[in-house]
Amino acid sequence: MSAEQNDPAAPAVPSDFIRDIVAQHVAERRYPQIVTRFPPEPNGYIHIGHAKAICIDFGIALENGGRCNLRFDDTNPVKEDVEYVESITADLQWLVAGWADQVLGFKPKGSSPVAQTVDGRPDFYCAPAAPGNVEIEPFFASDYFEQLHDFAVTLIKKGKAYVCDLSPEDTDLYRGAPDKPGKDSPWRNRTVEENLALFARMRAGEFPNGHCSLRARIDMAAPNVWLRDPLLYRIRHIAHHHVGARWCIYPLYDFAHCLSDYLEGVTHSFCTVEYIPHRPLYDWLLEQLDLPRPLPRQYEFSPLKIGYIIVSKRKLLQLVQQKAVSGWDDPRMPTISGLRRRGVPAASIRRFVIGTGVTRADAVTDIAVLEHVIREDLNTRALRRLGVLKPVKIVLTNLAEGEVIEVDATNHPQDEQRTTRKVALTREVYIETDDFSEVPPPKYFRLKPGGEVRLKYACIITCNEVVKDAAGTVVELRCTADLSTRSGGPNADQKVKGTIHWVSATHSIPAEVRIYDRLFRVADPDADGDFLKHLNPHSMEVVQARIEASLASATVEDRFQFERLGYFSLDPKDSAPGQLVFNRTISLKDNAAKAPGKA
RNA sequence: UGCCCGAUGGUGUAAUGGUAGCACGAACGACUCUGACUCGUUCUGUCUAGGUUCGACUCCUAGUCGGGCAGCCA
Repeated sequence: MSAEQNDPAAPAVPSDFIRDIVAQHVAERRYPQIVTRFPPEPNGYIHIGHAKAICIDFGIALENGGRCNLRFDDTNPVKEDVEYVESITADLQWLVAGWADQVLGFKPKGSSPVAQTVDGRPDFYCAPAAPGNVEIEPFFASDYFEQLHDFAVTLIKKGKAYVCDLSPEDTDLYRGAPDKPGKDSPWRNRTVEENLALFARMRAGEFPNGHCSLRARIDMAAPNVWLRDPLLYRIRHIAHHHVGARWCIYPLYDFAHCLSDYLEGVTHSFCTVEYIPHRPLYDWLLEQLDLPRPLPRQYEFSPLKIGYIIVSKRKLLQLVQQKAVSGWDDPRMPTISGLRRRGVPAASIRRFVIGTGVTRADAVTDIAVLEHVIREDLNTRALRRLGVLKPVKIVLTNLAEGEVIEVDATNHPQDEQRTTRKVALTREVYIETDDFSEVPPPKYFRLKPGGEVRLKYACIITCNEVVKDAAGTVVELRCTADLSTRSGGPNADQKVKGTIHWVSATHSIPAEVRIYDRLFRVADPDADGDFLKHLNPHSMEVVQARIEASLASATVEDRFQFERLGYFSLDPKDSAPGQLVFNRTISLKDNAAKAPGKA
């Protein structure tokens, strides 16, 4: 439906087992509207793994005329920070822009769930912002703390929750093991009145951290350990980044998540397979509370795993803290902000993620698939330009000093209009060091002593002389240019084996170019539990390049292909007018890389 | 070892009781003023054993292998 209209690069609406379930719910009109949510914890930056969840959460909302709330799952103030809520919000908006922004749910700034009556029963609901609302913000689980607290009190009154004085260590002991049943807490049978009083004192701050907790009263012998009287609230004397110092008890994930979903009217709560054991608890909590609206349900899919890439916020944080990278947005990072800074289009990320499908099976996607969609997108969009990364000088001996020959260069080979720009050919030009070989291997198509090659868009040149320094390094090649072979000239069709890129020495500009390679040397850096030792020491190479003068006016939004090299864009942080810094988003595919001619 | 989830080419995914398909990848070839793009050809698969059925990737049973779960993290 509307997905394709807004995003020409988007594939057909995908089909998978989750969408089949939703389609059935729609067919039987189980819910008035399909509502999903994307629930990051603001304790790190979102990465390509989150992009999968985003494509599912937003995609399904979009395909069904629903809504997807951005909700921060901020129930643990010790790990969370506003820096992360801001970066996550910005990265998410960038990722869905032009695709699903119309279903992205925000709420009026400062709002919290309001009381309502449904079928004569009391209820609370946190509504999304209306189109007219100017001051809006994402949803926050922390805005539900009051209602969550009341739900906990209800549970206590029903005898479904109790205050437990076991220490954290003893709680562990009493829980038993997966193959051994747990033991009832000695505090499990306190009276409702006692529990109510104790819980009130917890809230009032009468107890230190860890002194006691609120627990669900389920079954300490359950085979599923998450049903062995899981903790609902813990004491944390610490201020919260979003709601301040109002609370010293904070709900845990299992308690907060299902109820937050309910308060927002979420119908389908998608998460990764690691939460499968939590689902009975998700359902149990919801079912204890006599909630009048249809209950949300949790559905699980397997997380995105990609070869050579690590997606674990904890480990990415380690890379940042150890300065293995320059920050969360280092272009080598698999974070959304890193990919963005590297020049990867949001549509490529979405296309990649959607292409990997949705199943519950453990799977590792080949990084070549990601690289393929990036190249595919960039190939259609990127303007062609000439740039030389590792220059070696050529003197065209038959051209006069100061002579400038303007040649036409096409901006895009597949472009219908065939627009062109002027590029200056002068006596001195630079070519890529790799494009000359003094002792060429077989099937080497490029320049060699006595050989000829075409300077793209210009003419064929012949190498007459190789000038070296004392160390034997080639410092200059002296060549002659056959101007009759100029594009458009009488011998323009003359065939040569190779065509190479080049820039004028006098009519080009300098630029720093950062060439990236994979961050890790091995496909599964975490296999032996020590991912840091597999860092690729050559994941970034910085070169001083010469690029054609027209690039002086490049903007951060522009995408370029430096011909024969790859796709490049300006570094949004470090580039400045007159001090250009380009990132190589990705190289061109190199089918000859394994041939003898290339190394 | 208790509970749960899963298994289709090298990789990811489709086929929902009726021709195992698509994409990536790889190989070869065509084209080429990008060794890119594009195009063509080729390559490799239903974990195992039983059962149900006219017919099984699909349903059943058992096994094998892989993954998840025992934070006052999410």
